[in-house]
Parts: sequence; C-alpha cells; structure tokens
Amino acid sequence: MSLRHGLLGLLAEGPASGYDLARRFSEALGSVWPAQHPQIYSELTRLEAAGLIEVESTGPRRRKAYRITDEGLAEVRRWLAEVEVDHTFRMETLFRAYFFWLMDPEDLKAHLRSEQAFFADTAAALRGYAETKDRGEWGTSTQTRAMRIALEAGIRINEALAGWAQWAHETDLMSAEDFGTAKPEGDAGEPAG
Amino acid sequence: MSLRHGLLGLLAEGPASGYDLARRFSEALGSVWPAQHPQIYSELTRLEAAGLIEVESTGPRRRKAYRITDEGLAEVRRWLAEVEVDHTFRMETLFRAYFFWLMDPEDLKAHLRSEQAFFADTAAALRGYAETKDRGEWGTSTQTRAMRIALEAGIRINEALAGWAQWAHETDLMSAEDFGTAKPEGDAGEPAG
DNA sequence: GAGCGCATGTAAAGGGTTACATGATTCT
DNA sequence: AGAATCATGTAACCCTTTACATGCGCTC
Repeated sequence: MSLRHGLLGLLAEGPASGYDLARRFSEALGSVWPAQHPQIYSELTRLEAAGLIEVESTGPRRRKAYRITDEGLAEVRRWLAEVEVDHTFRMETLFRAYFFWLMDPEDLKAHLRSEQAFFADTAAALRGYAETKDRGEWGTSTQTRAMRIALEAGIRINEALAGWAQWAHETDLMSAEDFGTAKPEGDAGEPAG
Repeated sequence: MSLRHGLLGLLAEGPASGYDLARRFSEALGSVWPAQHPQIYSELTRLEAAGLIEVESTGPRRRKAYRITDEGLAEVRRWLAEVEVDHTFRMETLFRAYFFWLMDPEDLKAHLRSEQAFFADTAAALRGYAETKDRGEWGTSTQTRAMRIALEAGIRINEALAGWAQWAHETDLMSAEDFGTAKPEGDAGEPAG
C-alpha cells in the first residue's frame, strides 16, 4: 500500500489537513498515484490510530491539520530504504497497443495521432514547469530538488511515448495496404493449445 | 474496467481457457496490467453470462475453453474505437522520487544505481525479444505486428527510465555536499520562496 | 502409488471509486 | 440573504489480491 507512505511523505514536509493532502495528491502525485478524498480521510484516521501522525491544530471550518510523529517519519524512511520497489505499473495506452490489430486502420491512425499530441503536450507542460524550477523560482530546498527529479522522469516518459506514437504512426505496421500482403501462413490460433 | 476488454482482446486471437489467459496476462500483459487467476475466472463467468463469450470446448483436466462471440468482438472494437483512453497510470518508481529528499544520500545513490540497472536490463530483454520478431521468427500476422508495437513502447519507456536514473545519479542533486548550498550549479536565480 | 504440475474454483480481506450528505465560512 | 467554496465525512459498490481448497492426469 503506497497511499499510506505517500501521505506520510507529504506530511514530512509540514503539517497539512486532509483537504490539503487531497489537493496535493491531485496536483503533484495524482499523475503517478491517483487518490480521492474519501480514501485519504479514512487512511488519515488509521494513521492517527497507529500513532504515525497526530492532530496538530484545528482551524476555521472544523479543519483538522495533522503532523507526522517521529514514528511516522521513521516509517516512511524505512519504506524508502528497505521495501523493494514494485516495478509493475498500469498504463492503459500501452495495454491497448496489444489490441491494435483489432482496430480499423484509419481509426488506429487517428488514435495514434491523438496519443502523440497528448504526450507531446504533457511533456511540454512538464518541461515548462521544470524550467521555472531550474530558474530557482521555487527555491532550492531539498524537497524542490526531489520534485525536480520526479518531474524529469515525467518529462522523459511522456517524450518517450510521444516518440513511440509518432514511430508507430510512421512505420505504419498496421496500414490497410499492409493487410493481406503478409505471408498468410500464420493463421489465427496457435498449434493446438 | 480494462480486464474485461483485455480478456475479450485475447480471446479475439482464438479460443483459450482461464488458465491460458492467466498465463498470457502474466507473460505479455502482466507488465502493463497485472491480473491474477481468481479475477480472471470470475470475470470469464460474468462475460459468459453477458453473452460476450461462450464455452467452446471442455478438455482433459476439466479444462474449459472459451470462444468470443460476435457481440464480444463488437464490444472490444467499440471499446478501442469509442472509449476515451484513461491516461492516469500508477508507477511506484516515480512516486518514490517525490520523497527522495527524505532518504540518506548514500542510500539514494545505491537506489538509483539499482533502478538504472533494472530498467536497462528490462529494456535489453525487450529489445532482444523485439529483434526475434523483426527477424520474422513469430510470423508476420497482424497480431504479431501489434505486439511488436506494444513492445516498442515498453522498450522506450524502460530506456527512458534507465536514462533518468542515470541522470539523477550523475547530476547528484541530492548529494551530501549539496545540502545547504544555495542553488544547483549553473544558474543565477533569486531564492524566492 | 507418490508426487508433481495442470486446471479450476471459492472465500475473505483489502484497496479504490462514486455518490451522497452536511456544516462552516467567506464573498457578493 | 444567497451563493460559492472550504472541509469533512459515510455508505455502497466495485476491483484486486491473498489464502485456501480440490480434483485430474501424467510421469517416475
């Protein structure tokens, strides 16, 4: 479960309420680990019960800000240092690629164009954001620098996928003319499953 | 829900049992959309009830092979053509990067080295596999070509992440000596913040 | 006939999303 | 006063994982 450690990690920067955390999840972390507010609130309750965070203050609109405890900080650090990284990931764009052969060639071309545009746009937006960081507009705190590193990964992944969509569109492996020109020896199904 | 369409997509290649599908999920699709066998079996039951697939044959060890129906095929195609792609993805590697500032600098360096190695190895393995496809060892069916396109995305993403881990390791943004110094080398910007 | 791998399932628990609900404060 | 927004939560449902259970067929 990564949500737990995500919340602890964000609280390590300073006290925050469930509302703040939900906002930061949707802004910064949402693109690599989506989380909605009901999940965040209930996890915060559990974290408090476990003594990893505690209520720091209550504010205006019955706002409740949490602070990370020493145990909580130790727990994130333990996670970062000791727990193996789970390298499985979910990405629908890639998942769909396995089934491109089922698509109408024209639909596929349109699909690849729009995917290319999406990833190029996303990469450009992230690059713009990274440049403001590089200009020092967000300070040079250690958190800012960590975020800059995460941002770089986002940029590179989106650029890679934009390049991939472009390549797939150009190399035209699934084009209409290509249909049927392939050696017909490979028929549907494998040698008797 | 993508599992449903994943199963339909795989069955579009030809009849298969739950066991076959579980295996193919873990081999081919597992890296972009993990699925365990209990989920697959129960989804197959639901798909059959919905008339999107039907039992094609029963074999040796009470094996039950399913075949996609016309309705099922129409449903995958509808999904591919009409349903918007969900671009959110989950990736722990990237998620952790936001919290690198909490790590001991030496641990972080070791972490980045091992991540670099993992992604480089994965990319190399996928590249090797792609080359056998390019040599035509898997035939030139339209399915094979779609898989080749998916493979290319995997290669590019893993290469991008290997490059990123390398960059993060080299640029040394989180090094011990760097702690407390004003700004990352190279730029004059105001502290602002 | 013992043991292994094939093949299918059920049960329970956990994680995540969507819909619903409500009160408090600020702004106009 | 009314609208918008802040802020928190509950309930129901769905998706996903883990653990448990079982029987068949092949090989040694």
